[in-house]
Amino acid sequence: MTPEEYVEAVLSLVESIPEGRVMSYGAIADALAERSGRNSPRQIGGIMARHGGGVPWHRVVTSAGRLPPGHEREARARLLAEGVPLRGDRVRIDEAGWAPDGDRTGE
DNA sequence: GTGCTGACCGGAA
DNA sequence: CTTCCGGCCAGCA
Repeated sequence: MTPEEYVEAVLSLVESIPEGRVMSYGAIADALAERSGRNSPRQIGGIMARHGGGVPWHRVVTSAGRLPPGHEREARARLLAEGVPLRGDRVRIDEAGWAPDGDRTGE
């Protein structure tokens, strides 16, 4: 799988995230790990930082529900508008967590 | 080749 | 709740 295809796969998956739900960088990396052959949460962050424009990047947060550094204000506003359960500046990923296969991740 | 850094993760203190 | 540490993969000096 070429880097471009990997980027496309990541963006595609991010676009497939339903409104009001969120996915962690690690979850995305893990979901594409089998298809891409590699697995690195850091790489997802790098891709989002470069090609994050054009996709609902605000639905992508850290596994702790933390918003992407430098974009916390943007993300928080958008998530709030979509009805994502927030606890302070953190997303209740246990409630809004989403996966391409099973709806709830922790189940 | 080596070494540092990064929109990360999980565990320990 | 916070901070530190080791591991992870890829890009760049």
